[in-house]
Amino acid sequence: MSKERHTVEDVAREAGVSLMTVSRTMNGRPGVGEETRRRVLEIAARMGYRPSPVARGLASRRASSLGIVLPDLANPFFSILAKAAVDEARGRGVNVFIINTDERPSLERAAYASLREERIAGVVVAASRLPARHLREEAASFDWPVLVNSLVTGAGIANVDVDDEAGIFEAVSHLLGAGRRHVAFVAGPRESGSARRRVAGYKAGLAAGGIAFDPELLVRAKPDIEGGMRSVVALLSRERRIDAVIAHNDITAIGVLRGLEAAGRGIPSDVAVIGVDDIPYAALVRPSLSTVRIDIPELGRRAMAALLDLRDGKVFEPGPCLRPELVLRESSGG
Amino acid sequence: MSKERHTVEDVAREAGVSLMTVSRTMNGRPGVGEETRRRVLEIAARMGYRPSPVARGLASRRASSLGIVLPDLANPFFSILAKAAVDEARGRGVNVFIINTDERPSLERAAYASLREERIAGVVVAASRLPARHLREEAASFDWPVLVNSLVTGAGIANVDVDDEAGIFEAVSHLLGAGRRHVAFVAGPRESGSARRRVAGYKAGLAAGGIAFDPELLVRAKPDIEGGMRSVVALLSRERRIDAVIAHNDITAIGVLRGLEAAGRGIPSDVAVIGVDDIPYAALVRPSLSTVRIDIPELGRRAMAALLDLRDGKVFEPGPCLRPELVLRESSGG
DNA sequence: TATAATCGCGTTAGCGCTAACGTAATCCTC
DNA sequence: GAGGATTACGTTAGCGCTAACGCGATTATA
Repeated sequence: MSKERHTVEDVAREAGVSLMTVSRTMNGRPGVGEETRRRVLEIAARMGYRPSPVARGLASRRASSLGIVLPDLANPFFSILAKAAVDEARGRGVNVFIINTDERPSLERAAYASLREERIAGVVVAASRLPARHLREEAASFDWPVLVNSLVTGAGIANVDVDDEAGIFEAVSHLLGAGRRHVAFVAGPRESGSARRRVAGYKAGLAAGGIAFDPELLVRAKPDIEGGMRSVVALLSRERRIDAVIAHNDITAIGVLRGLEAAGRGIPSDVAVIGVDDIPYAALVRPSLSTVRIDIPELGRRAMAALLDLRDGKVFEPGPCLRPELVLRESSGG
Repeated sequence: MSKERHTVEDVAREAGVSLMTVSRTMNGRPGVGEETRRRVLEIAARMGYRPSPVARGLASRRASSLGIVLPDLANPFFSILAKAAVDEARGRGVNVFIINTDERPSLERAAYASLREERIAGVVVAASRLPARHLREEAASFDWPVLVNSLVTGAGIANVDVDDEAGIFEAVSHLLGAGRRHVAFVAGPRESGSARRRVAGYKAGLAAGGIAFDPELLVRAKPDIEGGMRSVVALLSRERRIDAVIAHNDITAIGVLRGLEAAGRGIPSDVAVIGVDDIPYAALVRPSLSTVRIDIPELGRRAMAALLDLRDGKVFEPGPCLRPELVLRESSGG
């Protein structure tokens, strides 16, 4: 009605009930009769009353907002993930703090500290860059931790995962089936769960194809375009016969594409390249990038849905891993 | 020291002063002697005391966090902008709520309501999609509104802008100079300040080149890849002789690229294409995209710096517009 | 029918901090 | 050297909400 902000007290007075009855009603908690509840709700709506999340956070020691922590907002994978997650939360009336850690473990820890100070009780942690021990510790400091693509599990931790290993396995198998014999792998950060699983898939794929794993063909790179470019230099200095590269993700793979071009290698004639994620730009770069497709919005939605369910006291059922899918484009000679 | 969370009271007791002296000290407010201040600070640090932003927000009616509102987090322009802005804020110890409005005015208004409920006093609004009247109203509801690329100005509003008009003017001039005669323009959302200024630059460029503005060659599109693709269909149905297209931004331009390919037009042989922003993928698509380059991180930093300065009581000096720069690549036949 | 359990609500006491005002001491100023 | 201004604190009263407990009335349980 008026422009003023109302408080519980206003509503209580208007409805002729106590503060707690209004509080209980607004929070959907038991202890209010059906008719009273309806009346309070109606009056609150009419007055335009909206509970103050700040006061609520202080009194209950628990903020209504949630958090999402991710390593690189400039990577479309994460920005699309975040967008989907935030949309899911908004659908349920919840605000989300997005925190970008810039791939730096120290900033990731600062992020958790900061979320705790804000009394945020639930977080989605996408692709943590923290060692398992530390991540488990940090996760335990929240009421509802949801870890996306992490190896850290445990009681009280919800995990939402992609079957990374299967995805890379398929990519390797495809390349070997197409006659490639020197398949290199540009791995992601050592502490990343996805990175580990993808490496495992790489090794498994090689083994299944009867090719011995050669440590010289495995390099680690910062997961961005720059890192991908640099990794090519490292790889070619070790083994000139490389005829295929699988990268940790698409932006790294795009860097690999550029690095190979700079080195004068033809794609896919000399070297095939496959990425992971299928960010929108994978289909648009030259040559178009073959990739292990992940349904990014679905992943974001699932993670946030898990978090919201936990918050609402529902039990979390892990559900099946998201299955990635090999998408063949020019870069693999598909 | 201990794992417990301390409160002002603990620190006050330890330092033998009152609550307010601690409060004033922690907020850097006057009214505390030099020596007392030092001692309180030292004790607080030793105890690991960190003021609760929630309690502070409630008591002072003003949250310590800030907000940034943007239309599409999946557009690299905005995710890079947000990343830079958030980095700038983190450097000064401030958390930021990122809110994605999905290009929908209704969600944008909901975003402001939500920020107000959280008692957030300062916002960076990037590329608002609200009509001027509404945006001005919303901006006025915050203590420190910073508008990026908006036409809305006024007392108490800080503006951080790109010289969009000059950028597009240069692009048009280049195309006309290269002999193109039917330069179309794919404009952004009607309410966007950038969109209007870019259209103005387009018309000015045509005029300067002695070409009459043809309304048939101006279409509006949702500023994403999909929108860009669709706009090509609309344009070609109106005027088959089009030999150049300038798009509102790079992702739209990338859509235009695909749309033209689908229509069997050669780029740049038949049609030249120029975008705006120079997102990282502009250089990587096929053909590589000519664009009006904007220093996105700088824009984000400036906006957040302006906001932080306002918050700290400094006066805001607009400073010069960010100058965009024409970057010629394959798509314009450069 | 006595007893307990439940329901529907109210009262009280904070959550951790700051705004606003109070006060005693010191400092000018003419 | 009286009166006003200034400095350096302290005290009080909330901010708007919820946890925890209280209490009478109704409904199961034995």
